[in-house]
Amino acid sequence: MPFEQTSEIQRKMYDFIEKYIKGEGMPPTNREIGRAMNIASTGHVDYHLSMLQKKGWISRQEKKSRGIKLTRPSKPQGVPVKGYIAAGQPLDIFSEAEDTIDVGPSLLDPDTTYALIVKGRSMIEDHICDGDYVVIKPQITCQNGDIVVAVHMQEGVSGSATLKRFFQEKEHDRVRLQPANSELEPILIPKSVWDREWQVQGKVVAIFRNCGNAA
Amino acid sequence: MPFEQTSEIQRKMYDFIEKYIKGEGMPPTNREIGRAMNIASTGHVDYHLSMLQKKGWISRQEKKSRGIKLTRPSKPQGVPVKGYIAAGQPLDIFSEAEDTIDVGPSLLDPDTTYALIVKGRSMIEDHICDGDYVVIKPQITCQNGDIVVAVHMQEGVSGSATLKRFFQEKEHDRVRLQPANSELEPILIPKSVWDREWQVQGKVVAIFRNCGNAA
DNA sequence: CCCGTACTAGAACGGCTATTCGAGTTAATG
DNA sequence: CATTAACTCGAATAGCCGTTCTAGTACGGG
Repeated sequence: MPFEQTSEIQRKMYDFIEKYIKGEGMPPTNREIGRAMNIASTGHVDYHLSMLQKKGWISRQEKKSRGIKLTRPSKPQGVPVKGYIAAGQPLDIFSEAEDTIDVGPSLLDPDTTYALIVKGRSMIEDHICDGDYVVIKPQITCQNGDIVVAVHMQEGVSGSATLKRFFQEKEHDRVRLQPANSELEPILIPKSVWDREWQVQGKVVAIFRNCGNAA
Repeated sequence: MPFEQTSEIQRKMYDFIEKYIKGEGMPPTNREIGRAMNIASTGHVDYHLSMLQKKGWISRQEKKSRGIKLTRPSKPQGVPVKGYIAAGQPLDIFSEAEDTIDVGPSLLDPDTTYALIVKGRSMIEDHICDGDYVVIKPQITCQNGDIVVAVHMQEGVSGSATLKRFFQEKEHDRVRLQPANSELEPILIPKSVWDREWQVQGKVVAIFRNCGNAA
């Protein structure tokens, strides 16, 4: 195995630590690790922990009992729900935060990621429904086909935002904001106007739908 | 102060423990608590911890270093992903857990709630896609129209599960498991067979879709 | 004044913890 | 074969940890 230098046992050890923290609410002691992994010697555990530390998987606080921290915490964080996003006509830009939802570990940057509540059915054919939460990762660039939050800046006004698929149509020198609803027409914006008046605020990285919890 | 019997210092101690856990990722030791609160004696700390425990604020694991847990954790919990659920043909019953996803605070009972990964497109018209996570709240009863996990028990075999809308058709004395895909036929089960061979395992309370996080 | 409750200090104990050291194994490389 | 890297064990050490014990202070009621 001449490429990545983290052995099987170290990976398993990391997994155990991760699970232990999740289950017990605190990191395990070296001895507990050894017991769980059938390692007879505490020095042995220390050795592998040093390796994990050197490779950057964990950090340790010297001499402190249970002094292990995961450097890539998989802990998912809540993201704030910033308001509503129009999937139909551009809606007034989202109002203030009112709640948070929790998203999976695949979504990073809990500091900047946020969520919006979808209004309307214009993305229905992409199976994004009225009332769904869309999780937005802020970015100003995007690729063709991405589902994005597009903001229309109008003179001085704070702007209005809409949820659409983004397509750059070079042959027509324009941007197409495409709803996923055959009853609706795309928004076509000449490139010159786009640069002045529009901006991509972020792209959709996840969708969350609450189906009701009532008995 | 003749009403609630938790003294100032104990309240402060609880706050410190809460903050310490938040900051350090593990509970503090008794001595660390003492240092932080200007308490000279470890026995003294132990005394107040016993009080907190007796009053139900914390729980402790005997003799275990940092063995303090908050009994009213404010943190929302993740739910385990138990495997795959067929939205088309009934699939072998879900395999073992492999991951967890985190869901919003609106979903309670993190102990019993779990998630499944949808396979197939039979619920596509309800905007549940292949690869979506469905969050399941276990319950054996459900109402007409609920989207449920229906398990088919066959002699001795562990069973197979499928995701469908549930309808009790009294006029035909049968149960209809209705896919949300006009190309597919419902599963019709006479009431007598239903009771013997089928069981509702839970209903869908939320849906989560990961749209990819790539740049 | 006595008594109970709440709190504080200090010391001591046995067990647990992290860390280090010396020594050994295995497998791959040159 | 010698060397190296990765891994394993057992033992030892110094210090940390939870817990318990004795002793004390302050306060409020009876």
